[in-house]
Amino acid sequence: MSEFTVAKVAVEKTVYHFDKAFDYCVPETLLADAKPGCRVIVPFGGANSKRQGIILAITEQKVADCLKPILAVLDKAPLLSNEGLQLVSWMKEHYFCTLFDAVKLLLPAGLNLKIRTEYSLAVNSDTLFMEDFSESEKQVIRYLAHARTSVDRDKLLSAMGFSDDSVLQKLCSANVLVKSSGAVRRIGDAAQKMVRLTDLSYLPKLTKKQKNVYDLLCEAGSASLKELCYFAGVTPVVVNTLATKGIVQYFEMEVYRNPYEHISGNGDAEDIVLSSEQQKAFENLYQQYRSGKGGVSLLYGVTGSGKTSVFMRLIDEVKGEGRGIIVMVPEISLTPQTVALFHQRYGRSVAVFHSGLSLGERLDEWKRVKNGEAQIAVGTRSAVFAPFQDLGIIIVDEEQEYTYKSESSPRYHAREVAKFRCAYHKALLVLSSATPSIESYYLAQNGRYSLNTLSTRFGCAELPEVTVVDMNRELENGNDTILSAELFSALNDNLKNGKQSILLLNRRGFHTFVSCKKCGQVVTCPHCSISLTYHSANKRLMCHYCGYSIPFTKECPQCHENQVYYTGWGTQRAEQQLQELLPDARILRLDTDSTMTRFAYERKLRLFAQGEYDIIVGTQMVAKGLDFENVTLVGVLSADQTLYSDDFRSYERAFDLITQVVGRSGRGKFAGRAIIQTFTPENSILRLAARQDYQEFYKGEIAIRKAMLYPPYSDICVIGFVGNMQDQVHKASKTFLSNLAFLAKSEYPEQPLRVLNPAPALIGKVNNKYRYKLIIKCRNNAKLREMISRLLIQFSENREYKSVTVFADMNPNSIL
DNA sequence: CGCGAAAAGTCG
DNA sequence: GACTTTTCGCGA
Repeated sequence: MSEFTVAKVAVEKTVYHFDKAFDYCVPETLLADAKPGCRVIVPFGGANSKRQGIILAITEQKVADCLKPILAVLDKAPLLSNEGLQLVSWMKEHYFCTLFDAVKLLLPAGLNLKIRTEYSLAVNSDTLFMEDFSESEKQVIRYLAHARTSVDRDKLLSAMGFSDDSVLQKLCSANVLVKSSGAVRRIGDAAQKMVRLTDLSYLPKLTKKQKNVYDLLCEAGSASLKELCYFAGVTPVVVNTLATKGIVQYFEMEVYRNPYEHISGNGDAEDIVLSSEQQKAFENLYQQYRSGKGGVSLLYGVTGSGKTSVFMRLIDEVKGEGRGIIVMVPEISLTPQTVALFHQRYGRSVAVFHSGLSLGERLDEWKRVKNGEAQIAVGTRSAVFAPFQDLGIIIVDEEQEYTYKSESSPRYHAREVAKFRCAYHKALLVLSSATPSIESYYLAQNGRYSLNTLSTRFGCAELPEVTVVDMNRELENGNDTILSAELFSALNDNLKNGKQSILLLNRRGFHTFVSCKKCGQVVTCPHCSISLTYHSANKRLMCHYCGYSIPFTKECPQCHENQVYYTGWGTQRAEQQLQELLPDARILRLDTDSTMTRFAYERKLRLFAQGEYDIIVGTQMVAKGLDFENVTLVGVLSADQTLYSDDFRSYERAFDLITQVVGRSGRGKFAGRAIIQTFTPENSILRLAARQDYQEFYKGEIAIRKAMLYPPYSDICVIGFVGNMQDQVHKASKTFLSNLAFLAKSEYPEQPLRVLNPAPALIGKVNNKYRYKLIIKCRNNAKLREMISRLLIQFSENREYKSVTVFADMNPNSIL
C-alpha cells in the first residue's frame, strides 16, 4: 500500500441522499494543475459517464484499492478560495443541499461549462434491417439518419416525444447508436430573444392561439418572446410552432453590456456631512471595525435618518485600507438608485450583482471583483458571494426584508452567509434598518450584536402626520370607491400644489379575484388551488403561480350565466379607478408583475423624479427605499390584507410595510402626511406603525414570540412534501413524522423539539402538485441538523415514496 | 428453465 | 438522478 495524491471532489447532478465529497486519484500529468477550487471532469457511476466537479481538497493518503482518476482539469487557476470551499461545506450542512448546488451559487452562471450527451448512428442506416425494430426505434433511426450528425440528448428526446431515454439505451446496447459526451462552453447571452413576422405572401390556417400571436405581431411589428407570450396568453411552444412553419422568426437584440456606463463617476464626490447622532454611530461602527474582531452591529434608524450616509463614511474608511466591501439591498428595483449613488462616489470600483444582469455581465462583474479591479460589490442577495480575497465589511440594508432568504434550494439566508463570511475575514457586518427584524433586535438587546440608533430624521425633515381612516364609515356614507373622502381631497390638493404622491396597494391581485354573482363560484386555476386574477393589460385571467391564463368572459364556467365580475382592487383596477376619479393626474403604475424590461423601473422612476408623473401606485416595492423630496403624501389604500394572514410574521411584515411607506413622505424640506385606509381601524399594529413606534411594537411582539415559542425563542424548520398524488404526499408526511418521533426519542433525546402535525400547505396545490408541510420548532444546532439530514436521507431511500419529493427549509419566510 | 419486468443497489 | 445488478413472477 503506497501513498497517492487524492482529490476530494464535489460532483454535479448528485442527489442529496448520496451526495458527498468523492475521492479521485490525481494522475501524475495533472498533479501541477489539480488545485483545490479548480473544476474537473471525472468519471462517475457504473457507466463512468463524464461529469463536472470541483476539487474541494487535495490530500496524500494511503488507499487500499485504486480510485478512479480525474480525467481533466478545466481551470488554470482556482475559481474558489479556501473560504469559498469552506462556505460550500457550511452551506451543505446548514441548508440541506448538495455540495455542487452550493458551488453553483458561488460561481457566476455564465462561467458554467455544461457536459452534453449526444447520440449518433453507429452504422449506416441502409445496412440495418428495419423490420427488427419497434416503431419508436425506427423513428429514432430515421431521425438520426436524416440529421447525419450527432444530436443532443434533450433535443432528440423532445423531437421523438419520449419521456425518458429507455429506447435510446436499448439501441445503444444493440450497437446501433453511440453515445458521446464532451464539455461545451455555454455561450453568454448578451442578447434578448425577439420575435418578428417573416414576409410571407400566403397565410396557412392557424389555430386560435397561433392567430393571437400573429395578430399581436401585426400590430406591434416585433416583440420580445417574453412579452409576446404574456400578451397573447400563450406558452413559447406556440411561437415555436409558428417559427417552424416559417411564419415568424427569431432574432436577437443586443442589449448594452454595461448598463451603468452612462452614469459618470470618478470617485471624487464631496465630503459627507454627518449630524452629531450619525457621527456617533459612525465612530462606534468604525471602532468596532478597527478592533479587528469582526462581529455584527445593528444600525437602527428611523426612516429618513440618513443611515446611508453613515455607512458611506464607513465605506470610505474601509476602501482606504484596500479591503473588500459588500453592500446588499433587498430589491432589484432599488439597485439602480443605490448603484447610481455608489458610482458617483466610487466610480469604476463598484461592481453590480443582481439577477437582472445578463450572463455575460454577471461574469464580467464577478471577474472584476476576483481580479481586484472592483472593491465594492453592490446588489441583491447574490452579492453576498462576491469573491473578495480580503473582505472588510458587509452592509445589509433593510435587513428584515424577506428577499434575503432564498425560497428555492439552497434555501440560504444572505444574512447568515454574511455572518459566515465576516467571521472568516474578521470583518464587520452591519445590519441596517428602520424596522429591524424581531430576531435581530432581540440579539442587539441581548448584547450579541452592538446597537447604534438614529432617532431623528436628517436635516429639518419631520416625520409625517398620519391619519387612519375607517373605510366602514366611507361605505356607510355611500362611498364605495377605493378612495376615502380624505385621501381624495388630499390627492387633489397635492395635484393643485404640484406635489407628488405615493399610493400603496397590497399584494398584487390579492383582491382582484373573479367570481360569479349568480352561483358565487370563484374562478380558480385548474392546476393550482388559487383564484385567478384579472389583468386588464391583456384582458385575461391569470394564475400567479403557474402562469396559466384564459381570456376573460362573463360566462360562468359553473352555471354558464353571464354573471362573472371581477371585484377588488388590484393595481390595474386601482389605476383605472384613480384615473376616473382624478382625470388630470398623471399616474405611474409600478408592480413586480412585470413584463417590464430590465431598466424600465429605472427609467420610470427617473421620469417620476423629474416630475413627469403626479402619483405612483404600486405594491410592496413602492414602500421601500424611494427617496423623492417632492413626495408629501402617502396613501395606503387598504392596510388589512397584509395584516391578516396566519403566518406568525404577518404583524411584523405589516408593521414594516406601513412604517416604511409612511416614511416615504416628507423626506425633503416639505412637511409630509400619510393616510392609511382600513376596515379595522382599532388594530394596534396600525396605530403603532402610524406613530412609527418601533419600541412599543417590539415589546408587544417579542412577548407574543416568547409565549408562542416562535423565533427568536426557537428556530422553525419546515419540511415540505411535494408530489402528484395527494394521498401519497399526505402519507409521506405522516411517515416522516413517525420517523422523526422515533429518531428524536432514541438518539436525540436532549434536543428540545415541538413538532406540529403535517398539514396541507396554504396553497395546497401548485402546478398540479400537492403540497404538505411539517413544522418543527427546534434549536438550530449541529446535532439537530444532523438529525434532519438523516431523516431526509432515510426518506429518499424509501422506495415507497419515490413519487414524493421532500425538502427542509430552516427558518423560512413563511410557514404557510 | 428462460425471459422480461420490477425492484434493489451503487455512485469513490 | 442515471445506470447496473439482482430478484421476482410467470408461462412452459
